[in-house]
Amino acid sequence: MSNLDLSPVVDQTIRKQILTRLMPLIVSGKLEPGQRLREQDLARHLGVSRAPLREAIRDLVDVGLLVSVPYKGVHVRLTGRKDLEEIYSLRVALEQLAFRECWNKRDLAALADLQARNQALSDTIQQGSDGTRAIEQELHLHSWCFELSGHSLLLQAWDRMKPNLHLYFSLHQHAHGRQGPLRQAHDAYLAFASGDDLSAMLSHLVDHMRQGLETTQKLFDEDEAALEIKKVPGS
Amino acid sequence: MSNLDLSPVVDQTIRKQILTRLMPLIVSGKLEPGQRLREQDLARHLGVSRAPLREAIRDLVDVGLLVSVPYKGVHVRLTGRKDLEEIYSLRVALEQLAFRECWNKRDLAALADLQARNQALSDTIQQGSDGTRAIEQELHLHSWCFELSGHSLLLQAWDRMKPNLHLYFSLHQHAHGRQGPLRQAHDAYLAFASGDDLSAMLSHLVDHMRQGLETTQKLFDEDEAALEIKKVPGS
DNA sequence: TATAATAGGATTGTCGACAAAAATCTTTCT
DNA sequence: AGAAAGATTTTTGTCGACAATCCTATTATA
Repeated sequence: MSNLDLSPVVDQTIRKQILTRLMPLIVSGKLEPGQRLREQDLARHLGVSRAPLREAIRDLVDVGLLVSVPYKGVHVRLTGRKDLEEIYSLRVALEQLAFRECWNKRDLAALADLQARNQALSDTIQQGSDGTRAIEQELHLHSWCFELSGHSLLLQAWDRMKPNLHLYFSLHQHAHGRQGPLRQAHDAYLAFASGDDLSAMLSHLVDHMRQGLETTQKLFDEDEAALEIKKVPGS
Repeated sequence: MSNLDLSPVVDQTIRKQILTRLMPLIVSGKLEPGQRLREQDLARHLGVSRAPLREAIRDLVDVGLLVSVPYKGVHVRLTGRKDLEEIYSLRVALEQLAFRECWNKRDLAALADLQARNQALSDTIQQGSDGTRAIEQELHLHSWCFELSGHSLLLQAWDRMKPNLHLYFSLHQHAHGRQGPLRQAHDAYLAFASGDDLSAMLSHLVDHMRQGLETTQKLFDEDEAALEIKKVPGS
């Protein structure tokens, strides 16, 4: 049921086509942080005019994947320990709110859905081939509470945060061996989310996130200079 | 020090000029919720082309003040009890996080700044003339913790929320007499924010917000139909 | 050599026009 | 009268070109 994600025949608008081509390049780390993007070159290279490209770029700037420096150009966001901490602290707050809001809406169908998402994640990890897919499914697992909450503003905030998490996960995956998320890491998450103790779930979230944060932070313990100090290349 | 907000000589880009003209019209309620905006008419009326207008509109859609219905047009966001509850629940979560993050950064200068903001609010309320100004200063008071936190993501989320709060405050102000925020309402807020007990502050926030929420909700207890049911007018 | 003026390049902002898609209105036929 | 087909309008998306702004590198001058 969640496996038939056949890619749509074709995106209608050029702006969305550009988005679906650029987004994976960035969140997967193929365009490395700090990489500068020239509007004209990109437009020529993609065979489109600047108008839809500019709009797509603005979309990416809005979610924070790209940084626009006025009159200098746009570049892929620089990563660093501080950004990571900000993302995680905000993420804890948002996901805690999501669980508060969805707690009483959990019915059998919702719980089955949650378990299915976890199963899909486990399977992908087990077979261990596609790292990007594992990341997507971890994010999809965590999307559960936001979607169930029915809180549109909250879901919107989460959707803005997701691509940034994806980027950090990818960077971590590239740096260290391609261990995706740990298989066991989400068992407790699932148990608490299915259980009856909301405040236990809320405090588990803090631990769960801290663990994820510390794991990802190792990225910066080693090659801090390589990623954080790097300035926007001149050309 | 905070009183010399002399409006800049002139906004450079047309897009920002449009923003600074449209934003007040919306958040003040002069463009009533559901009001439809026609791109061409607006462009002609403002004497600009569609390009910068479209970008300005996108900005307003991003913060949630405008709603864009594909192939039907954009209109001022419809207000309702559910939206209000979403805004407030998210606001509590964000402001709690802000206080957690800024708690240890409060020094004498910061506390003086907080008090100054509260004083400015009180003065404006006392003289009772300019309702919009009182709203702006209440928002400015609450911005304190976000700015002090140094948490850029959090500040960004707050900046997106602010205009929506402004709109609801304005609607409430128009509906009932022009009592702005109550003068006493923020005394406790200030005391807790300056105090030593973080968890006391956090729980006060819940109460403070609930009070604000309930006050504003009265807006919908009376003329629910008038505001919520109203559909986008045909012309 | 150091500083200031200047020329060049890059990027953003803006414009007017056109094409495509969807919705709405009008007409026509049964 | 009701429904289907077509025409009109509105909105959106797209394009190419130009102007304005800012940054940068070069050159000229003291």
